[in-house]
Amino acid sequence: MSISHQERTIISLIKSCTKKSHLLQLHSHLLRTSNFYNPTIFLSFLSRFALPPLRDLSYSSRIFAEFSQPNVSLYNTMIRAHSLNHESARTGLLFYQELLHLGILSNAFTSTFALSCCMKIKCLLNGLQIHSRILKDGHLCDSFLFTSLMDFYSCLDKGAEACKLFDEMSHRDTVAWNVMISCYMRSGRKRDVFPLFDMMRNSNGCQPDDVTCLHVLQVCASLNALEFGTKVHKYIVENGINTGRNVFNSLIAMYSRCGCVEKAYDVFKQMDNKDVVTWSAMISGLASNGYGRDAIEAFELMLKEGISPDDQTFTGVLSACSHSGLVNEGRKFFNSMKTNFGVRPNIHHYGCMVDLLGRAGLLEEAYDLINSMKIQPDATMWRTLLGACRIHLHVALGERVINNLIELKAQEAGDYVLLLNIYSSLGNWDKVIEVRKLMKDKGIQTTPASSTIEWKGKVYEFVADDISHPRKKEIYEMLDEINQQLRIAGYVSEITSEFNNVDSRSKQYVHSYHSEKLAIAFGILCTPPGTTIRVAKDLRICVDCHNFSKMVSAVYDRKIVIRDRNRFHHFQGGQCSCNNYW
DNA sequence: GCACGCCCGT
Repeated sequence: MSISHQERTIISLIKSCTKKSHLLQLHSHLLRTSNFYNPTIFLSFLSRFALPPLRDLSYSSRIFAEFSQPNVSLYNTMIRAHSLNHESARTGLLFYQELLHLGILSNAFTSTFALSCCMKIKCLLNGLQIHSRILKDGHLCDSFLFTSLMDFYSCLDKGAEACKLFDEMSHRDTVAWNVMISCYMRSGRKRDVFPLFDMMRNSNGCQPDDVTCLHVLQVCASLNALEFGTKVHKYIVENGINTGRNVFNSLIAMYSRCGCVEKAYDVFKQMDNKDVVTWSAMISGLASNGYGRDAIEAFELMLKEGISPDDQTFTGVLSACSHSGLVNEGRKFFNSMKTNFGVRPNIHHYGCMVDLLGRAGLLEEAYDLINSMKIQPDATMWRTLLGACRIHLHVALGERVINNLIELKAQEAGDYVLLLNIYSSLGNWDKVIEVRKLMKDKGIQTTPASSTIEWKGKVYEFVADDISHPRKKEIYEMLDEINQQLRIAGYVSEITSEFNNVDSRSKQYVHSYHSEKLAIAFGILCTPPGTTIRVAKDLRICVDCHNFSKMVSAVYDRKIVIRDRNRFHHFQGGQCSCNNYW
């Protein structure tokens, strides 16, 4: 059905309105000239008001209710409008149910928007109903809807369902692969993402796009998979995946997270359209790799370029100060961020400050800062302070902090271990026994730490005392040999103050088989002298493994880079880049 | 050429 010239003129007028007031003026004009309730014009008007940038849900709901002959297009617009955020998604589903109730025929768009509502409010049941209706109406041939459905299942932790749909798909497009990848990431199957990327490249019909690369780079960063990340970088360059800045921003983050800040800087340097995200990524990268001064310099350069910092920029800047022990600078930035840049401190900013002050030994100041916050402190914040209590062996505050964690019902084994370590460092064995008994009584399990190492583009994961690896015999033999060599070189296992596995009867035994040692042994096994071994650990490295790594780097002539959480330890020739263990 | 869609950067 074609539309008249007059209708077209009015619609282009509606589209040209960039302000609500203009639209409202137009509204009264259209009412006066009896054009408003023309279905074509009404739809155009409603969608202008229901969707960003002028989105006004209550206003659009009101005029929608005034319209006497709602059709599927108008309902779609209303469902779509309400699917955009969590608060309104339930209302979106009400519109969907109303449409079904009125017997109006839905289309693929309707289901896509309704599914999007279900994802926002995590409602599996409604989604299942929509799925069966999609099948009944024969709408599953719509590829957008198909991938929405996959994403819906993935979002609701039904990864198996998403996989099933993917397997059934006759023509997988790029988005379907992307949804599958994000599904793996969500469900903790990060290591399976790499083969998926390779399969996608070898598939016919579609190739990885910018979104694929964003996903895969995120996985590389998280798994410390430099080799695969470099491969993705090559793919990006060779295939011209540079539609926006996003991919390059992610490359900066990936290289930084893999401990290659030089590579990150190479990418950064060659970008001629750096935005606030680019700068923030670079600043954070420099910060986490221990280049605090350079991070601050980058921040100042960014200001000179006329880019306004945002909250994430300050997270980077403050973490730079905390990683490099720049207490005064940190205080200065923290105090100026709101007044000079209009960025209100959030929980991450406070967290950086607590870390900064805590590491500097200003424990009371850190504690006061937490208590002065307008926002509720979370478990991470208390844990940061507890870590500082461990460094400075501050028993009294450590006990207070543990109580705060218990109040939050967030206490974990690691927290008690930190407290335990404070007591044992001070030789307070009665307290050590007491805490261990407490942990036993409460049934608190230590979560096994894991270390990952990449070899030939594949990521291997080890946990303490791991026996699951196919080459375990070789690895354990190598570890024994290393221990022997290190003993000859004068290494003594330090077991007095640090132990992560409190259930162990034999500390010495557990030390020998910490996950990072297994990963390093595997690395020595696989690589020739002169190469770099990169290990990522989810918990903090212990002082014994730190010494061990130092020695191995000298005796076996390897560079060893260990990332524990978000800090890097670079070992070379028997030295570590960080001056002390902490 | 009447609106509307899936995956997404620090």
